[in-house]
Amino acid sequence: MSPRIGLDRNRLLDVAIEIANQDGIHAVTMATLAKRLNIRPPSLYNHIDGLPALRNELALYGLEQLHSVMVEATTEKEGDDVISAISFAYLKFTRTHPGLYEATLYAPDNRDPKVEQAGNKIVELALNSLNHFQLDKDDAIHTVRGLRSILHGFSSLEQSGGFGIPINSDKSLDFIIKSYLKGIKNSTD
Amino acid sequence: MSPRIGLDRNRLLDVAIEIANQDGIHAVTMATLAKRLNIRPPSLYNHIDGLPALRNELALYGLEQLHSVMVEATTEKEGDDVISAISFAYLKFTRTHPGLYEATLYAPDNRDPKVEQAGNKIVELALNSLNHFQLDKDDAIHTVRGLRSILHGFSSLEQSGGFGIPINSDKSLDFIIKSYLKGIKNSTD
DNA sequence: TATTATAACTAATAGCATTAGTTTTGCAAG
DNA sequence: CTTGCAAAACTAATGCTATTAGTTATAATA
Repeated sequence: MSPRIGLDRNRLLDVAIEIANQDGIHAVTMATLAKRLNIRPPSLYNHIDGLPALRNELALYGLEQLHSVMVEATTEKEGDDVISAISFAYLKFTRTHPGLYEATLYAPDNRDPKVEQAGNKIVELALNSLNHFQLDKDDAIHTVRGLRSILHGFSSLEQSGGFGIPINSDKSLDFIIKSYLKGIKNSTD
Repeated sequence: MSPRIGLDRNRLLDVAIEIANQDGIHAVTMATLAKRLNIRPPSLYNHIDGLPALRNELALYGLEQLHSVMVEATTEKEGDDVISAISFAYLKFTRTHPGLYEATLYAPDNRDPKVEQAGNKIVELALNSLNHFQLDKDDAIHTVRGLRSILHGFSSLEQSGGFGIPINSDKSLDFIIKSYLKGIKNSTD
């Protein structure tokens, strides 16, 4: 085992993430990556099994990072605050790592078990954040689908410039989450 | 003026839409389009100004179609029913025209005035559907951002298979929209 | 110091979008 | 009916992409 492998592979991923965050996931190609690393494109195949595999790695890494920041955000929070906290952690992640977030969306193979599991962990975290609502199973599924829709939809729209008007985005998300949670409480008693 | 131009251009777009809906927007290439039309790729340039222009046309057409079905859905509806109606029209559109919907998302140039205007018409329709809530200006913006997030997020997640479990999607969207609207009413009185 | 695994390289293939330049075709006017 | 012209097809060529095969350099280890 050579210690060079891991180091170079990490560096490769780091640079790929850098490109993604700067210029978008579509700018991550074997050509641009090789150029930034000052090597020839074929040399990349010593470290990664082609472009789809690279994009899969980015998706996986992105999902793990996203989960991580969401978990961190929940510390010392309770009740609805947990939900607000993970929501803003999610939004912050998509803002500070736009390319990595993009990578999680256009995952080349959704049926990759690792990617699927990483996604499931995020869904479970969201589900757990709803515990204090004491929802029955179906309502919990509906509710978490809504929460996921809001977070993903809001982030995507913001990132693609869909919210043209310069009205504070954070206030919007806060308003939306709080309204949604009020409605859930109201719907289910 | 030869009548051939318009006909062929429409056919070209129809076939491109067909490919998009069958195999995804990424499968729409000059090569695959030419093959389906039984012509050589360069011949396409007599009708369309390259692949980015083609994708732009698809985005524009998709947004117009989406707006159209949303408007149709509002007839003979009032109050919250208008919002439910446009929501389900939106969802239905993304299900029956998945590739065209994809095209509206990955629009190559968001700053194209036509695409921007088509998008704005949809936002305005959504805004109008919220009239009976009598929201002040900022709350209306927040609310419509939430509605858009829900619709886009929900559709995207459903389309990418994000809702793994076989629990009725329509019920989920109904639950989410109704809860959200209840919360809005509750938030703003 | 010699071996060997590792990771770089060059060369080549195939597919893509696109441009330039040429030929075909079909409608419309004489 | 034919002739001319515009439209739309074509071939050929360019340069980009990912990828594979085969070769050389290198650096850690034995």
